[in-house]
Formats: sequence, C-alpha cells, structure tokens
Amino acid sequence: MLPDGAPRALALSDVAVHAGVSHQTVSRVVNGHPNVAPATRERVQRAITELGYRPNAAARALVTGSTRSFGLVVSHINQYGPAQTLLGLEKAARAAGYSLGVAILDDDSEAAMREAVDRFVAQSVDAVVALSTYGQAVEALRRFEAPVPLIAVQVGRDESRPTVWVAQEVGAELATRHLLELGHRTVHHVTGPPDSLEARGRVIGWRRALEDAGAPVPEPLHGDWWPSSGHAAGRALAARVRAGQEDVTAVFVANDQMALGLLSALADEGLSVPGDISVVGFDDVPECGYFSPPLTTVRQDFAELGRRGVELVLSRLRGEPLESQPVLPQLIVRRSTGPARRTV
Amino acid sequence: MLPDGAPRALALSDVAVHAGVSHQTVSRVVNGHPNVAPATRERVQRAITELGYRPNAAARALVTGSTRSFGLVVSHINQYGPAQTLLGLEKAARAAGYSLGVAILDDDSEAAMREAVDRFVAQSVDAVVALSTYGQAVEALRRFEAPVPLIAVQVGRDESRPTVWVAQEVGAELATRHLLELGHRTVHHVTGPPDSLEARGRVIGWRRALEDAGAPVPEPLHGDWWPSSGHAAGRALAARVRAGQEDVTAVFVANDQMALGLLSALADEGLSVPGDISVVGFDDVPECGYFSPPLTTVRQDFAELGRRGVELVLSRLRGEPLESQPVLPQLIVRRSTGPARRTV
DNA sequence: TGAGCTGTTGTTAACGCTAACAATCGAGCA
DNA sequence: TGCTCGATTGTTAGCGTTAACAACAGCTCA
Repeated sequence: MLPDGAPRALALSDVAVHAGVSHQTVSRVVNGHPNVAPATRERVQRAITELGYRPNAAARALVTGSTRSFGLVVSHINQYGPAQTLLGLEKAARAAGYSLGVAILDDDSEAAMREAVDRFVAQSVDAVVALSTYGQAVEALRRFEAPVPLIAVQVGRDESRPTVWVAQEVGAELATRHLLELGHRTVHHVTGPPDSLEARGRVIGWRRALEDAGAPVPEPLHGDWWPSSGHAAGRALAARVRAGQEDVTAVFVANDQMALGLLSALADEGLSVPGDISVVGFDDVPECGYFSPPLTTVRQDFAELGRRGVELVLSRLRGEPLESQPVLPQLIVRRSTGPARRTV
Repeated sequence: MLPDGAPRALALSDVAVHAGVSHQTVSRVVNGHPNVAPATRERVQRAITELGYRPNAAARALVTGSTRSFGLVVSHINQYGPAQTLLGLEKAARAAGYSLGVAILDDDSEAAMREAVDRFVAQSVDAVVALSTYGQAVEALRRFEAPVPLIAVQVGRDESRPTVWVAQEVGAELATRHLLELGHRTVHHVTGPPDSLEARGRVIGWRRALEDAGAPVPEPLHGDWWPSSGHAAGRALAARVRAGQEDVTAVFVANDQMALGLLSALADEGLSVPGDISVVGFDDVPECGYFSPPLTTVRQDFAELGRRGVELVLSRLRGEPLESQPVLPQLIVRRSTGPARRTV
C-alpha cells in the first residue's frame, strides 16, 4: 500500500520503465493476453509486484465503457430477506470479478427509481439489479429503457424483464396445506403490504391451497411486514374468537416478524398457540426457533437467490437469455402448529 | 433515458455543438462555474435537458482523481445494527453527492480487509469506511496506510484512526444501573463475541456499573450475537438457579437477539421473567416490544451514526480533523425487568 | 535464397473530461 | 485617444488505459 499522501499513483508507464518494455506490453500482461514471450511476461510480473501496481479503474472504464460493476437498487435493506440476498449477491459478484454499488430508495416511487437507475448509468455500471422493490418503483422498472441490462430480483415473475425469484405461491401453499392437513377447517391469512409482489404471491398461494381443498376462503387481514401490524392482526383475530367465530384455529402470516407480533397479541389475549390457534410464518429468520412457541415457517434461500441473480446478470451480459427457474421454498415445522381442536 | 442499444452515450462535445458553444463552456455550466454569461448558461442548460446529457463519471474520475464515491467495508450486514447504519450512511452520502460501493468481508481476517481496501483504492474511491468490523480485520485497519482516508464506524474509540461510534459503555452502565436500582444484588452478563469492540465496550460498562455500586462482579457468560448462544446462556443460568445460587435474579444480555434466545430458555426451564429473573437487552430491534415479555433494552441510534460517519468523512476530505463525540444510547424500559425478589 | 508466415513488441490514437492558458471584447479611466 | 482590466469564451494538453495498426525478428517452405 502506498504511503499516505503519495504524490501520484503508479501508472502502466512506470511499470513499463521499470521492466524495460513498452506500456502496451505491460497492459497485455495485466490483461492476460496471449502472445507475450514467457520471459517478458515474468519480468513484467515481477515489476508489477515489486512496485505494487494496480490498474486504474477509471481509465479502464473510460476506454472500455465497462466498470465491471453492478448497481444494486434496493428499498428495504434493513429487512432480513433483502439484507441476506445482498450478501449472496455481493459474494457471487465478487467471485465473477465485479463490484457492487448500492442505491437505497427513499420511497417506492417511480421518480426515486428513475433517479437511482440514472445515476448508475452515468457511473457506467454494467448492469442494474433491482432487489425486493415494490410499488410504483417496480412498475417503473417495467417501462424503463436503459442502455444497460436491468434485472429484477425477488419481485415476482415478470414477462417483460429478466427476473429471479422465490416461488412465493408455492411457499404459501406449503404453509396452508400443512395447516389443513392438521385438520383445520380453514386457514386465516395476514398479508404483507398490498403493493409488494411477494405479499401478493403469498395471498395467491394461500387462496389456491384453500380452494383446492374445498375449504372456505376467509377475508384476509392486512399488515405491513412489521411486528406491530401483526400484533394488531392478532388482536383482531382474538376478537373474532371471543365473538364465537369457530373457524379461527389456524393463521398463515406473511412474514415472521408479523407472526411474532401476532403471537404476542394472542398471548396477551389468553389464547394458547398451538392449543387454540396454530400459526405459520414466512422467511425463517434466525430468531424463529426462539419465539414462544418456536415458529413453524417457510424458509427462503436468499443466498441462492443472490447467486442466481448474478448468474442471470452475467448471462445477459454474454447475450444468452437465460430462462431462470424460481427458487423453491421449504416448510420448517416447529411448535407453533398442531392438530385442530375437536369442534365442540 | 437512451433507447436500448444506443450506439454511444452523449458527450460534452455533442451538447456543445447543439448549443453552439465550446465543450469547455458546457463543462463550466455543468460544474456550476462562475463567469458564464446568463444567456449562454441558459442555452447550454436547454441543450443538456433536450439531449438528456449526463456527464461520464469515469472520464471525470480519470482527470480529477476523484469518483465522488465511498467504499464501505462491512462484515455483518445481515445483522440489524449494520444494516440500519448502512441506511443512514447511504442517505447522508447521497445527500452530499457521493455514491456508495459495498464490499462484504468473507471473514474477519486481515487479508480480507486488505483485499477489500485495495480494491476500493484501485476504484479511486474518495474514502473507505469500515463498518462494524472486528477481529483481525479491524486490527489491520489500524496499521493500514492507504492513499485515501480510512474511517471506522462503530468499532469503538480508536486513537490512531478517525472514528464515530455509539458509547457502548454508557449503554451498558444504563442497563446495569437500572437493574441495580430495582434492588438486584448483582447483574449477570451474557457477552458478544470477544473480538468485537462493541461487545468489549459493553462488558466494560457493565463491570464499571457493578464496581461503582459495590456489587459483586460475577463471571460473564459468552455468546456470539446469535439467538442460539443466548439460549445456551439461559440454560446455564437456569442451572445455577436450580443449584441454589441466589444472586441470579438479573441479566444484562449484550444484544436483543441473544436476549430472545435467553427468554426462550428461561421459559422452557419454568422461570418467569421478570418474576424470577429480570432481563435487559441491547439494540432495540423492532421485534423487541413483542417478545414475551416485551424486552427492556438499550436503543442505539444507528441512523444518526451513519449520518455522523459521512460527516466525519467529509470533514476529513476537506482537511479539517473533526473531533467527533460518541452517539449516546438510551434505555427503553419494557416489561422484562422488575423489582428483585425478597431474599428468603 | 527469398516470399510469406507467425509471434512478439512498439507506436499512435482515441475514450470524455477538466485545468491551464490564450484570445477577444467592451468598459473605465487617465 | 490609448491603455488596462475584468468578464467571457475558446484552444490545447493531458489524465491512464486499451485498440488498432505498424514494425521487426525468426522461421518455414518452395
């Protein structure tokens, strides 16, 4: 590493002088071109390591038009899923020799999305990846024409844009069917925000599982991913139970955080889980196993999702339109679900 | 936005031709230089918006040596604190006209840190921010000499490097004193990983509060931030209670996730919180209020931390060595703490 | 022996921008 | 009237790299 306040970073020409060759030969060695004599290559290599030379990314980007970097647009990075996916994305990108820029949307508006994509384009990123965005932002994505590939991760299937995603409906069906198989007559549902495509997918899967089983489809309760909204839903459900509504014995909650809020509300209301009501969440956050009771939930493999996202980007850059399959979620059974009470 | 597959992005010279001026004049307008006639400025502005011109960041970086971007090195972005801080950092950076690159360390080794910093340097970032890193990685940071400012966020006070941080000891003292004031004879502690400076700070504050009050300092239990380690600590503590150790009536756990695991273990062991044991956590994650019972904890203002991080970077870049004060944490009392049992 | 390869190296010209300097014009003033 | 000065604009060079082409050696094969 250079001493602090070094006058100027090393350039190709410095290495060239040191090795006694032209700067172009150094460039060839750096980029692994063929047609460099082994002896020369070795001499240049030595000069590079001796001087500690690293190529200047800006100069490269200027001439090649590529920065070997992706821009990641994300709106809810403080939530478990997106954060976990970022981990997978960065690792896969780095392995492929790309670095990652991050833009966080202040809100889910089209303007915010456009601004973010625009800035990435000016930075000459090679591709832009939109992660778990929703609302108008993702609608906007559909219509954008950018001079770089635009990839969507975890925003549901999309005909108009290359996408990777976890099959939300499948997860929701898994959860719902699990509860039905335990003998519950129907399954209630606490949704995520209505403009989230993930939330919508879970509603679809839940409804489908009920319909396939010929079970009644109750009116869903609405949440916003946060524990407080789950708590509110839990109180609403408890009120229904107290009002004598007999079919409230099973709930599928659209994420684990809301499920936690719901568990807490049920406990406050004196209802036992799974004795009175069975609960299933979604995500399998690391805390899940320590809720009271430990939560049955649907696990999404976010790391895999990130990996596939990068795979999709790379195949786009190579010009091979990869047809991607959804990542399949998995049911994790813990102690928050149990057989239905015998109806009195 | 350009149509997909556009032959070439616009350059200064295109705008210059369109506006009937030299490229330098366009450059002056773009960069807001004085000494451009109002009429000319307006004409150029119109040309810019009409053509949809955006300056090429790589070319700028090449000539100015600055990319107007920061590199963020982070190791545990999937945890609440770092993710939340990232949010604050990105927002503040964007407001100041900087963009953010992210590198995630695979492990906390010196090699990983060096590699990450090195890559950022090659990308000509204006500064590198290390966020919540620990172990050998942060040790390495101390010794690095890079041609750009190196800033540490949330890695504890450091004489050798500019730093912003939350005063961990103060938070730990707050938590411990709260328990002592409730009449507990002493307070047990579940630590975070030993190489985390945050975890160390919390141990120091906890010990100081006990010593100041003349209370005995029990041997701490060790955790790793994750719920499972908190669960193990909870079982160990319960065993002590069953063995007749009378002073086990209060625990300060170094983060909320471990506190959740601990609560779960105590419940399994038939101990009531706060009836038998009072518990305090650290972080104030959004789920906290819905644990059973809702968790008393110490809130850290991560968004503020991010903002101050950027402030510190900017003042460094201007060459004014800003003396930064720690961000102060705050005690949030919920229902997991209560008065000590009367000793039998 | 010489034409035609092939492999290796060097030279030159971009890429799009900013900095430094040069040129021009009109106003102000002795 | 002629000179200086400031405001505005244009011209030129260079940032560090890669691409395209040129040059040259040594070899093969007729």
